[in-house]
Amino acid sequence: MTLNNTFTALSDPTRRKILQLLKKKDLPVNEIAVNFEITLPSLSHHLTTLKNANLVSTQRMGQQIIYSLNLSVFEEIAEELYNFFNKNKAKKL
Amino acid sequence: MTLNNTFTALSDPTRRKILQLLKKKDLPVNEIAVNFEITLPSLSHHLTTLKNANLVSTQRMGQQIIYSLNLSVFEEIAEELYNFFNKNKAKKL
DNA sequence: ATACTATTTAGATACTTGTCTAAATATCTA
DNA sequence: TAGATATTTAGACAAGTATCTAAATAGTAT
Repeated sequence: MTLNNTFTALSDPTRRKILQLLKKKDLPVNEIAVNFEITLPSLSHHLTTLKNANLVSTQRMGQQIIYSLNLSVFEEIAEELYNFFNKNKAKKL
Repeated sequence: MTLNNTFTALSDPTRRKILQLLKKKDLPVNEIAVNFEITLPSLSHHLTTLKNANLVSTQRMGQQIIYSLNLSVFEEIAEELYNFFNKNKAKKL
């Protein structure tokens, strides 16, 4: 299920920080890395999680792989979440 | 961090299904339970997670404990999420 | 081709989470 | 008070996740 991947991806502080960085501009892995104290393989693992959740996309530029936010997907998620909770107002028991 | 709890709570399908049920109406634990195949202690554990994330609240009615959605919190979250991704539009590298 | 830079994959380990059974707590009713 | 119902807590275990080091892959440059 897609929502699973999305929320799981968002439930980790490291990954949310990555997203915040990418919000400002697209970045290659090594520039993302300077913001964290974890190893490159660990970072790579988080990036894969974000990619599987379709929250980021990649593009090779020579030796580097540039990560960027999938903004359209985020809009969908926010909307989905909004609808999830605001359609069919809750009735008291 | 509060966002952690929120996304962690939302990242499990059982918990999302609980929220969907509570969206229709407030329910005691035993009525929530009939919708799942897990034991009561497991369900209770999920309910605690949702409560810690401030997504639901409880109220005792005799022997039963009635769970209900915290709708206002959901609106906040949806808004927060929307802002998280739509303020400061991403710039290309 | 060889060396160098950038990133990912593989395999191991520690931590976290979801589930269970058994026991405890709280309320109601006879 | 004793018994029944509703829910949570405690403790154990299996499965999932984050992290690491070492090795592999991909591209660039000499």
